[in-house]
Amino acid sequence: MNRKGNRLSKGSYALQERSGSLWAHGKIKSSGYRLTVPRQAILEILHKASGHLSAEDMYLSVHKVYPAIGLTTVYRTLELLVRTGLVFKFDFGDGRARYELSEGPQSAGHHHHLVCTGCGRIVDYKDFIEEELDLLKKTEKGLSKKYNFKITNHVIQFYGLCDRCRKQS
Amino acid sequence: MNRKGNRLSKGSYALQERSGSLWAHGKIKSSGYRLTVPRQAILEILHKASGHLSAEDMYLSVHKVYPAIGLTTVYRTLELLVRTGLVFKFDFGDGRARYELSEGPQSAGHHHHLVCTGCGRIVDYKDFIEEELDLLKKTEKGLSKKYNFKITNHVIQFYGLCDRCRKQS
DNA sequence: AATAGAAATGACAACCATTATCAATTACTA
DNA sequence: TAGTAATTGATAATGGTTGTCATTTCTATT
Repeated sequence: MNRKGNRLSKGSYALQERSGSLWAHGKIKSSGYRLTVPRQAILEILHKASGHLSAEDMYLSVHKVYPAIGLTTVYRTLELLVRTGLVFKFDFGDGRARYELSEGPQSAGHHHHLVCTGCGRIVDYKDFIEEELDLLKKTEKGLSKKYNFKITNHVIQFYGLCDRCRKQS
Repeated sequence: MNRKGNRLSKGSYALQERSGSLWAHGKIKSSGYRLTVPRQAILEILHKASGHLSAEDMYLSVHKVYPAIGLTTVYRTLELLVRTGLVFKFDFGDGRARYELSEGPQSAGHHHHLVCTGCGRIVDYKDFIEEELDLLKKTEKGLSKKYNFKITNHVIQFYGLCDRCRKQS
C-alpha cells in the first residue's frame, strides 16, 4: 500500500495544533501514550465535527484521508480517549455509541442533548446551564457524602419528538 | 412439554393483581394488546425486583417458573411495555439495556441513578428531587418552545466510583 | 544512524445483545 | 365453542464492538 500517502505531513498538523488540539496532544503524551497518526486524525475529526459522531462515522471520515486506518483502530483510539477523559461517550438509544470531545480549553462548552425518538436527530442545548450547575453541585456533594461515591461525571438527556416528527405522527 | 405446569393459575394472579399490577394490566388491554401469561409474568417480576434488571435477568427469573417462555418473548414484551409507557429502558454503559417500571400508582416513585464505573453497581437516589423537578419543568418548557420539541422523557445519571472501587484504585 | 524492545496497528474472527423469520399456539370476540 | 388475528418459541441472522496475532512504528539507547 501507499505508505507515503497515508502519512500525515508535519505541515498539515501544525495548523491543527494552532486551532486547538495541542491540549489534547499534551494530555495523551503526559498520560504515557504515543501521539500517533490515527490518534491525531481522530482528534482532528472530533474537533471539526459538531459532535455526537459514531465510531463508524469517524471511520468513514478518517478513511477518506488515511485509507490505511481501520475500524478497529478507531474503536481502540476512542476507548483510549474516553479513558483519558478527553472524550465523552454517549448512548442515545439507537444501538450505537456516540462520542464528543470533553471540555478542553477550546471546547464549545458544557451542553446537554435533546434527542428525537422519531428520527434520531440530536440537538445540543446550553440553556439553563447556570441553574443546572447549581443543582448539580448540590446534588453531587450530597450524593457523594450519602453514598460515598466519588462522582466524576453526569448525563442529562431529554427525549421527545422534533418538529418534523410531531407532524407525521 | 408440560403445558399445564406452565400455565398461570387464576388464583396466583388474583394475589398479584391486588398488589399493584392491575393498573398495568388495564393499560395493556386499553392499548389494544392481549394480556398473556408471559406479559403478566414479566410484569410481576418487574414489580418484585428492585429495578434495573436486564432482559436476561428477567428471562432467567421467569424461566424458572415458566420454562416455556423464551428470551425472544422477554425482549418482545419489554419492547411493548416500553412502547406503552409502562416501563423505562436505561443504558448504564455496560452493553446491555436495563428496565424498570415507570411511575404507576404503586411505583416506588421518581428517582435517578448513580452508576459505579468500576463495578457497575447502581444506586437509586431520590434526594434533591424537588429542586430537580423545578429545574426540569423549567428546562422542558424552555426547550420545548425554543426547539419545538415535544418532550416526553428525560434521563439524569451520575457516574463515579463507589465506596469499594475507590479504595481499589 | 542503527537497533532492540515496547507500543500501536490492521485484518480478521469471535462475541454477544438484540432482532427477524415463520410455523405453531393462544387469547379474545362473535 | 369456533374462528381469527395476535402472540409465541425456536432458530437463524444482524450488527456494533472486542479479542487475536502477526506486522509495523515509535522511542530510547548504543
